[in-house]
Amino acid sequence: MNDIARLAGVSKKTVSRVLNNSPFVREETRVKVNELMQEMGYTPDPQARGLAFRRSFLIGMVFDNPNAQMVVTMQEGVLAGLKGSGFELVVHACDRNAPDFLPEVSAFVERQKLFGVILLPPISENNALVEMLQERGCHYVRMASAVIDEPGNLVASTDSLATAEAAKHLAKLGHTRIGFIAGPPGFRSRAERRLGFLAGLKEHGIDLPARYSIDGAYTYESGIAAAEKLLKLNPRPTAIFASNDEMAAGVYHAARQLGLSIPADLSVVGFDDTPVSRRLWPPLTTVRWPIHDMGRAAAQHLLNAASDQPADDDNAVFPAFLVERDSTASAPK
Amino acid sequence: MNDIARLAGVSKKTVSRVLNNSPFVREETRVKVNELMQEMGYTPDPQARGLAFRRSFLIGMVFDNPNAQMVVTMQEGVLAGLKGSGFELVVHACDRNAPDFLPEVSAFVERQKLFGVILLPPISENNALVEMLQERGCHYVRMASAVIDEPGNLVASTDSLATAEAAKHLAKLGHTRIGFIAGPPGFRSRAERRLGFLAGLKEHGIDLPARYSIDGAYTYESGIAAAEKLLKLNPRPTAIFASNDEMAAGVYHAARQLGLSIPADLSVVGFDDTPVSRRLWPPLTTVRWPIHDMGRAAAQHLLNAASDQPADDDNAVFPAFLVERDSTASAPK
DNA sequence: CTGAAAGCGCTTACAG
DNA sequence: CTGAAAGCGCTTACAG
Repeated sequence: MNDIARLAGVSKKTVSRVLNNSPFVREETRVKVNELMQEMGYTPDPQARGLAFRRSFLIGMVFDNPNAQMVVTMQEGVLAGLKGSGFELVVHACDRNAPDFLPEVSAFVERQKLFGVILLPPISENNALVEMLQERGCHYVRMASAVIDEPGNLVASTDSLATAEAAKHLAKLGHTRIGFIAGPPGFRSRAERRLGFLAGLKEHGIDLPARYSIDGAYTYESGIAAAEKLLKLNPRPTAIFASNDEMAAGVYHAARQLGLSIPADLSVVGFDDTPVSRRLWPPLTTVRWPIHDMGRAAAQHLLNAASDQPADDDNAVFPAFLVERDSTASAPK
Repeated sequence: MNDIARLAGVSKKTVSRVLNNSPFVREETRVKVNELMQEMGYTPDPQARGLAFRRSFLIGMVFDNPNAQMVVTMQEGVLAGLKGSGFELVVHACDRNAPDFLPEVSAFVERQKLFGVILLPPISENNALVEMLQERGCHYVRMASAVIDEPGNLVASTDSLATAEAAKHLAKLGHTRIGFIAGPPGFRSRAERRLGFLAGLKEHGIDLPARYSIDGAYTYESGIAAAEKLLKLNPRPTAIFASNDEMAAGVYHAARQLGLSIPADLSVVGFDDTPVSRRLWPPLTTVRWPIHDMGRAAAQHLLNAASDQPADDDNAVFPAFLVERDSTASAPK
């Protein structure tokens, strides 16, 4: 920086002003300094800037999510959004049920003086965490399945609309006895997906009796267990909606054990459109949500905050939608 | 830090010495300072330390790997190993085929003054990258499928031994016409898995004719394409080894299209033991390697370097091994 | 619009 | 075994 200042014939301070887009620099000076920085391949030291600013140029991604594909795709989306910004992404896996969960994350944020954090579900739904971040003056973006915060602090998919679509898809195929495998309590997406599905059924005058609705845990094994219960019912459901793909894979397993053919005997719908949905046989009808784009949007929210730009309200909600493949067909007569 | 120094009645410098485990501190002073730090909940500012040290307390994870589950599990392993060390993990996805791949990673390392980086395959096999890191004085650990560096810079699985085991497993089941789907050129694991498999077959006097060996790309689609070619051969192979699980899933797809039953008509073996291997039907016989432990070991290598401890030679090679499930059975008569 | 001084929180020589 | 001075590379007041 000293070199740049010397060569440009200005003070260190002026170089700093150019770096920080201060309006108090003559256009001529700005251009000259910028050119010199380009030439010399100069990039400011983020640690030194951070020390002076009393905050770092790091973004944290805090997660405790079982869906690996989701986590990686989200990371890649965020990294794409952060590219060239000078901010870097620090990952922080944690255990939301640990007794020191909150103080642990708090210590992380404070020690690294994070500029902001991106919260993945279900941690993103933890209000105590968000309050802690606000107190620390740490920016944040919550990834969620519904609108649970202001647009500037949120990137959400429309889970309930998508599951309503799924319900209507099944109803149109003539299914009336439909099984539902819910997500686990503690995930907002459990409620969103459930409520949307019920609403979609209702439009077609279809009811979901309590015994046709079983709680799962978003795991393969829980999908098997839930499907076994549902397929034991009399009369048996002709279709099952599983609140994620992993559980839908469990439904496939249970159906196969019982000699049921998909989709002839049983239609199945999942949620997430993870790679497994295309590895299953037949390929799974499921709900897709734009994880990569949402990660990029989260990064953009944070960069807006960093440059004091207003929140981009149009970049907060992303539609999820049904992808029809071969696991759904007309209800058996 | 000033507070601590004042309360302890020593200079800032002495506190610093305690922090850095300098031997030149009286035991009594050390204990007193440590107690005070504990009491006050003091943690040194990594940015300030970094600025003075001319390097940061950040570890980079550089990757361009298609296996999301692997990436996340590796991250979690590294984070577990780094926990409490004061080091944080910065993720850096990149495109190994981009023209500015090397300068881009180089700029990242230099700008952040990374203490070290962890390289995931296939990037870990790039020698030009490693030379660049050495020149920069940046510590590194290569994750690999074979011993390609000194133990202190390496965490490797024993891919070739594991595929030899897989080959012998198939041979013992009576298979003699075996198809092989290789990984793509540019991955060291391609050669390791191939050579090990050939060696295993050889032990049983079995040959792999060229037309029974097809190149894949570690993707589902490439697995389908390769399997279609193999299953068209006359005589048809009674078993197929796919160099990863994704391609094995492709083999399932192709077999099903042809009305072949697994394992009655065709035995299948994969590699990676990703979740998909248990979602397939029947569950896939595959090779497991201890990704989480390997991530933790990589972190440990870097922490050893940070505390000037000698490399832990016994913590560099991790055995991969066959997990027998239901996709392999005796060769059809 | 621009600059000289002081400081962010730590560490490295250099003395003692 | 311990301390006073100078510095890491930047920014924030404060002047002009």
